[in-house]
Amino acid sequence: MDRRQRKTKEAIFKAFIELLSEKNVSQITVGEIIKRADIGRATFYAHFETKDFLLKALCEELFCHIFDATGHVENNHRHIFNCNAPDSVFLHLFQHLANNDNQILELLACENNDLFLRYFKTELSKLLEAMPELFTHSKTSELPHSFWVNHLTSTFVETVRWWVGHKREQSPEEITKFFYAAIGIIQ
Amino acid sequence: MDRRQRKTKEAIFKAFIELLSEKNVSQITVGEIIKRADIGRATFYAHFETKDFLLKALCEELFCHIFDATGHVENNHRHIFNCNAPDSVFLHLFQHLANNDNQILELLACENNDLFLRYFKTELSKLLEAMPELFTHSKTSELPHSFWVNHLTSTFVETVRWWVGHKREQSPEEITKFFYAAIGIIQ
DNA sequence: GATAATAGTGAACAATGTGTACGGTAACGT
DNA sequence: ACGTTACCGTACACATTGTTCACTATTATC
Repeated sequence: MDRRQRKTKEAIFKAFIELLSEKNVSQITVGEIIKRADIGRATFYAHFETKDFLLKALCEELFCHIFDATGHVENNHRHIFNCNAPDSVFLHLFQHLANNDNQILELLACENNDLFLRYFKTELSKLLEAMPELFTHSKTSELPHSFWVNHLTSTFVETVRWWVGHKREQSPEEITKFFYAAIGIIQ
Repeated sequence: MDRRQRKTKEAIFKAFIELLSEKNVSQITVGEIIKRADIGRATFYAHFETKDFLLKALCEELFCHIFDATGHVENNHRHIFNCNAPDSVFLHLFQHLANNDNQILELLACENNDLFLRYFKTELSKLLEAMPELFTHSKTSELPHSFWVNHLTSTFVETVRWWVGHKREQSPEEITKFFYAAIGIIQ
């Protein structure tokens, strides 16, 4: 990809992330984004059809690489699926978040976190669906499969929300224990 | 209140609710609302400062009366706090929802349900905080109070989301059991 | 039923934001 | 050095917002 394209794309994302931590999505205008990114109006629209598409692209940028199932290693970072200990996916996720790749913590703590947490939940659901060891618990037989998946994912995402909302005072290990306690599985 | 005011307010709410079940909030314009409500532009702004204030008013209309703690009876409907069996608040809430007061089910099932479920969660939190019997479980001692409250409320709200997302095939009694199973309390 | 207060009408408006078009300029990969 | 590609900036048509105002209709109250 052309270096210029990369640069402007990064500038747009950077400006957008900054604005997202300052105000609500609906209050952010394209004019503000291009001013802060210091690019021309036409350039913005050459990259993103609308503001909504930019938001979608940002979400994909943030989550899809975290949950990328291809399994290849980049930047010394193993993808979730490639971890040696599949049982501690949740711990890995918390550690991953604590590293604050892609300034994701800022976004998860900001006013618009709903948006990102929803995206998070969707991606996480796909991941959990493929983990049979999560469905051996006694509860599982009493409850519909999709209910249990939804409960697991939303409990995890809500744990993340609580964690970042409380300044992440717990270590990834501690918060993982909280999560397991909440869903009633003793790790 | 003047009959005219009541009528236009109802017309605005009705039009807004209709539009909400058709498209996203951000895609709804004031022009559409007044066209469907068949009122003048100035009239709309005489009632609501902006579209966001209308949304807020709608949420309050929907939830505050459900969670109203004043305890008085209106329209043959007992408020949550006034129920004889405080242990089954959750069952009462599901029954309340199933009755579809204020067309709330349509809104909880629509594209914008995030919005209403968040509001729901906020109000429910306040209610649960005041119910000491929910904090006697063994889990509670292991976990921070606010974590447990957040877990309870979000599990309930997510159960509602799952329920309405699956066409409410379960009776209020059944779905209440699911909820208790999820949080690990045997009722 | 007459009256004053209140609410709604509809059109017009400035202000702001959106998305597109275009000729000119600068940076890119090869 | 070359053709290609991306960016610039200005301008534009268009939609939406929120306000104003003179006028009309409805209301509660006497």
